[in-house]
Amino acid sequence: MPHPDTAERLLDHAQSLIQRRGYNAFSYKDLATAIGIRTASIHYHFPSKGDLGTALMQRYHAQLELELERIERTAKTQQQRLESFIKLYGKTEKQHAICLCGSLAADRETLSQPLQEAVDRYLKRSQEWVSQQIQRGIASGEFAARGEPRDLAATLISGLQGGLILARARSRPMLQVVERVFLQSLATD
Amino acid sequence: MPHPDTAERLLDHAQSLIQRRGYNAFSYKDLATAIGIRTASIHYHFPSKGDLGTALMQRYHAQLELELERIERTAKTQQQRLESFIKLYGKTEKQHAICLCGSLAADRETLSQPLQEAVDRYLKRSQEWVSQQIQRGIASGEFAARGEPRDLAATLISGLQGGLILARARSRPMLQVVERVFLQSLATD
DNA sequence: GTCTATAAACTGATAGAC
DNA sequence: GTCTATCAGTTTATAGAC
Repeated sequence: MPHPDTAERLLDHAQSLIQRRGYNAFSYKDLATAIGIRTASIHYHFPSKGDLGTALMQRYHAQLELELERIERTAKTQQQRLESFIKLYGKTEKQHAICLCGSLAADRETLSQPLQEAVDRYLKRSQEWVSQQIQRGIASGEFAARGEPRDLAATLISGLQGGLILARARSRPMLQVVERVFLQSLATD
Repeated sequence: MPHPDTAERLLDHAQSLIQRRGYNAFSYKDLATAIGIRTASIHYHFPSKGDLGTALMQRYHAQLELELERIERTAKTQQQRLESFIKLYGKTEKQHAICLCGSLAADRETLSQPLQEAVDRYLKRSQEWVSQQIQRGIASGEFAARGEPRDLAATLISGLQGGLILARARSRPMLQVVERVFLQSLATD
């Protein structure tokens, strides 16, 4: 079998298009052409575009949870965990893409309610995970407590989302810079 | 006269729609309905959608330059200047919108070349201005030199752009948080 | 400057055959 | 699961009258 099942391939292409062009700049026709079926066939897998978007965010979030588990399992220090988290965004930067979530969040008012909520949950979860890692680092003395962990976490997520947007517009890597500045603000000196 | 000229009104509505819904989610029909003319009439003012977008970025950038001049004229300390700069984004946050530039940058691959370049110039200019304020603050001893001014500036712009996206998705203010964390990283302690 | 009229292409979506 | 056929609505855009 040269290909995974059609639904997965549709999600793959849809995700790539949204991360490069935005939610309202891809169509069923784009997907149909890309994988070699007709637009009507896509409706068998995803009755509406909103359904496709929701399925996409569900998959994206599930992948995040797997990565977070892996990071908690493999990284030893809290700093390593944050670095591993930031590396997740690094893949996207190399593809000259932005976060699926950031792209959808930018077009927020055009999304169906369930899709909006899926985006919100992803960002909330990301922030809470980062916040927890910072808390632990402060508790163990690895990090300095220069602010509320949840505020620092929100600032990091913002920096990463915005960093991907800037990196592509300015044609130069941003995540390394964001990482350095952020970790410095946690350093014990 | 109850209204400014039609071209300006078209730009006003287009900007609002792009900042709330994204570049590919507004149409000439939306604008026509909003200001009470026909779609064909819009082409008199802006032959193509790309032309409208470019004119919009030109106006947006010109407004930025005016604001930067005002800030340099009125704010005394470098910290006050940075705070005033961040306040420019605060207006957008209150409207539950994102930066025009950030919205366009998110849909980057669908933009005409001139429009892409206009977006890039705006972000570059913003970063360079912030970088210069940080440099001055370091030179005068107002700020601690904990990193390259251009990196710190890029991090702030990223945080602001991403902060607007997060604020809307999470339904809570982000810019105040981003400001606090950022200024702390410049503090002399 | 704005209108009517019109165009060609695209949009997400449905019905029903295979 | 995928197809053909078809839909109604939308999109950006042009020609030419007023």
